[in-house]
Amino acid sequence: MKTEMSKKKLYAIKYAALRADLSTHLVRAWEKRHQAVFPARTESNRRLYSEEDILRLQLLKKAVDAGHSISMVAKLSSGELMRLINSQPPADHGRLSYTTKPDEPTEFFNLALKSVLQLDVKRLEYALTQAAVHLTKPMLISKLIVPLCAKIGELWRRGELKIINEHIATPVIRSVLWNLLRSADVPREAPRIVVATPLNHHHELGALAIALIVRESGWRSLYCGSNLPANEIAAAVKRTKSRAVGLSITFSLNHQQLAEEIHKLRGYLCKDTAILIGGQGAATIIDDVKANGVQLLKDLKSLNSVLDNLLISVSKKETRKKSNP
Amino acid sequence: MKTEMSKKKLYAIKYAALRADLSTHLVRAWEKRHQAVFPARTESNRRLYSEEDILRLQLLKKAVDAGHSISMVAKLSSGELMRLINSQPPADHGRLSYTTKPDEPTEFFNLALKSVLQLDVKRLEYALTQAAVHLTKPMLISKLIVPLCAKIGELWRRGELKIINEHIATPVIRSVLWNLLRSADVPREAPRIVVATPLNHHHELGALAIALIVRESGWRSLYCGSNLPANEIAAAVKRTKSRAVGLSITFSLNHQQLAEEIHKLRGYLCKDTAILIGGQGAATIIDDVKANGVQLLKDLKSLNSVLDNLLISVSKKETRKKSNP
DNA sequence: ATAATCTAAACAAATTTTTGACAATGTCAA
DNA sequence: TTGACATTGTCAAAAATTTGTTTAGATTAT
Repeated sequence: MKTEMSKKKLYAIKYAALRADLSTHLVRAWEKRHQAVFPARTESNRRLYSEEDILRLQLLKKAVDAGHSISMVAKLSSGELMRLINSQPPADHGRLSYTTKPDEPTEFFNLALKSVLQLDVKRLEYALTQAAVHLTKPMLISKLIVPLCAKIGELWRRGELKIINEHIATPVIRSVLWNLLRSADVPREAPRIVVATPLNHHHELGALAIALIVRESGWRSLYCGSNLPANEIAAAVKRTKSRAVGLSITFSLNHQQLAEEIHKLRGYLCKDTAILIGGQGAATIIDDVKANGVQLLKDLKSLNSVLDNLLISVSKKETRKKSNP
Repeated sequence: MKTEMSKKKLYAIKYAALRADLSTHLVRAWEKRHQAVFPARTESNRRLYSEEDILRLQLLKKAVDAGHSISMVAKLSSGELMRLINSQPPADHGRLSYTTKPDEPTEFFNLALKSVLQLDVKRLEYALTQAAVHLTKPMLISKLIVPLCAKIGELWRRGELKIINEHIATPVIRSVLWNLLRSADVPREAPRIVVATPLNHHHELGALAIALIVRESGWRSLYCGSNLPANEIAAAVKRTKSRAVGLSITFSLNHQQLAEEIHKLRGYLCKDTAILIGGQGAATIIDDVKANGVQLLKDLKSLNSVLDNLLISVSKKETRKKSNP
């Protein structure tokens, strides 16, 4: 280590303590009791602090101010200290304002994206779970999950990311969405909708997001997973007496087959049953399908209004039926 | 040897309570009265909270704020807590008989199967999570999950069950397996294995089971999901310096393509890297592939012995390398 | 000489732990 | 409804530990 004959500037303890806003006594105590820093020494045994040492003291001071005890953080590396402090924004005004801090979705987004790039499943899971705790469901979907998936897709198309990254991220995101979906409780008599992905479409996240949003707005969604042929979708609709079908499409490798599936589905279902198609690939659907009694969802937001309209039209029909038996 | 480099950051109760917006008194009370968390201890008996502990406290706080009593939620897993948050008190479950010993896997099996047949997601989830609580992991896999999947497949072939039933069950089972997988903790320096499903194979459950068993026996599994091309699998192996690849195969629609994929994968990987193939469809692999340095897993039990042999052969090689530089 | 630094020890304040108690609230049977 | 009983959050006390500060005496830098 001593190979580096440093021309680095070294400072006395008074200056180091001043920079870190600590007393010299405390700096010495941290060193003696916790080996918090390892300053060099002069021949006469005086401590000499490098710029790195000072940074470390500043980080320790910040961590302690954030509520940590010195014994817990003294042995962390400077990098870990940085992360510790950055991940928990410092409560400058009073330490109890911690609970009232507005959680920035972007913060979760950045952490999550970094974790995906580094194949760090554990950290990705941590970021998403934290976000799920601190954000509302709509915020979580619209500000974190959707942008994250979009960003991953974009990076993949630009070649800055391998398929493996997306494959690592998918189960984690899916798990979070599934947990959220299962946590939403809706009354038994709520209108039902079957959510799935058409034959040969395997990306589930969009469908899960649809199921979640739909459930959030009072519908009872039956999530049927991916790659479901039209006749099975129709069977599920019939079996559960659902009023609508939600499909998610990402990439349409085979436009023709997709069109056929939707056409078949439309044929199986009664005319009242709405077919909603969302997802990134929804816009690429050929016109033939569009005309076929299918509603395209521009985004998840539009889903809500479509659902509302559906409910209205359904209740109108029921009223008509009632008043004219 | 448990050479776990416990690099985990640990925090004092003050900080943990601050993060969860609880008083230190209450945190201690929850632990004493309900075993809500299990913090580590210092030599001087002070509590040490990990990031997971803190997350758990946050979830518990949220659940209590949502109206649940601490005694009801204290023993739930983090996944279950997430589900509980924002949700109303659980509705009527088809209950398991608490009088008989709940260690009977068949009881869980029957309830689960009935739930699948009736498309009752909620009850299926209940049965599986209860089973996950009361059974050991190997028992859960071998006596419940595997038989359940097998039974579903059999009923489907006999036409007594529609694809939709299987599609309803899959996300639930997958979620349970995923939660179990994520809850297992393995040392950082454990040997690694990449688990996935080959190109055009979309059934994840087998792969998840493999990942779970593998992790159970001390390996560090990177779960990469389904439908992964050979070059991406190889990239993951290289990136994580894994010593083995685990693949799960259910139905082989296209034997030729599967053989090609495995052949390509064998080519990408160095000779030392083992390729393990399991799943219901593993037996149908054509001989050409078998000869190609691929290990077939007759059942999940055989997986363990294969893994052990792998470790032995690896350590032998390392010894040889050392003694003969 | 004066100010700064060093080590070591002591001190006071803060924090933590355990035990136990208390009131408010919920539960459940009579 | 009432009353017994359990649950829950809060608090207190006492002992132990941690932490920040202070003191004391010796040494060093300017």
